[in-house]
Amino acid sequence: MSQKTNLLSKNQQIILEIIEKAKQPLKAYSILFSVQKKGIKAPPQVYRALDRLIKMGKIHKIESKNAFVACKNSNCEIFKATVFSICEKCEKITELKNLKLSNYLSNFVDSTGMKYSKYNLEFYGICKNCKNI
Amino acid sequence: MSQKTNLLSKNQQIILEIIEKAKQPLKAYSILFSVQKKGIKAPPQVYRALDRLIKMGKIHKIESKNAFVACKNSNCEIFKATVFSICEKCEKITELKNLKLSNYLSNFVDSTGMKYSKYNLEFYGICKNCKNI
DNA sequence: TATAAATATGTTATAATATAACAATGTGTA
DNA sequence: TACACATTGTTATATTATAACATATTTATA
Repeated sequence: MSQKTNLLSKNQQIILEIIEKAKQPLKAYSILFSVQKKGIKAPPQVYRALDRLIKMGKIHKIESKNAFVACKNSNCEIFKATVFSICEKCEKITELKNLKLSNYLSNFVDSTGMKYSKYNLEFYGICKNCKNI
Repeated sequence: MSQKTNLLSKNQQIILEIIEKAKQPLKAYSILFSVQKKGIKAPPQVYRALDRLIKMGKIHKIESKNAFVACKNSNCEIFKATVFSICEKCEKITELKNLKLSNYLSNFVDSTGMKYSKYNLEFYGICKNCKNI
């Protein structure tokens, strides 16, 4: 199974599946724990799969949480440009897809004229659910 | 010295000074190394000072780099809302201050109606300098 | 000024996150 | 086949961060 065919390798499949099933972003070592029964025993195996899944746009890393989440966009074309909503109370994390915001950020040019091919935005607040408690 | 007077404690002063002098964001353990001659010997001393400096808005953490940088805004009122430019070639990191962008993000409301009190945006690209090489 | 509360410090140990380095195996294709 | 290359398995270790507890300092106020 090569990168060129765009298919996933065995470890990549196993790890992607676990991340997709999870309702919340997963930490690398919690993934490691879950996949030990499937023969993946050591951190490098997990981190290598994570790195490749990120490069393919299948998953994203929530930098401020060191956690990994599946990309909800079927085609995963926006893996270079992510926006997350993080509830500071319940820790619920959601990937936001707001076209206007994405366009705004993708087209942003700073005062030096520098443009950006990639960005990661992490928003913090209290979600609707938590507000109503 | 209390928090209320807005003065910094000894360790906080030492660590802020080093971060302010640096031309690049510093890692916690490189800060630790630099301050060992001043009697700060253990990680918790550094991390505690960093945490408090962040809460005061004196410094920010670049989440994707695990590095700390001084806030360039004299009054440090925007510590809850940061935007960084990261050059993927030379790794130069700059805090951006674009009022339009800040306002846009501060006032952003997502599709659930959730508003955000805080955000961190990290932009990646190739800086002007690196582009001209 | 005595004293309680809060803040800050020092210290040891350890947890959590991530990578280096190298050997072995599998896969695609010339 | 045989080569290049991606993937895997494995051990060890590097890097980043916190827990837990004892002590000291500062501050407010009784």
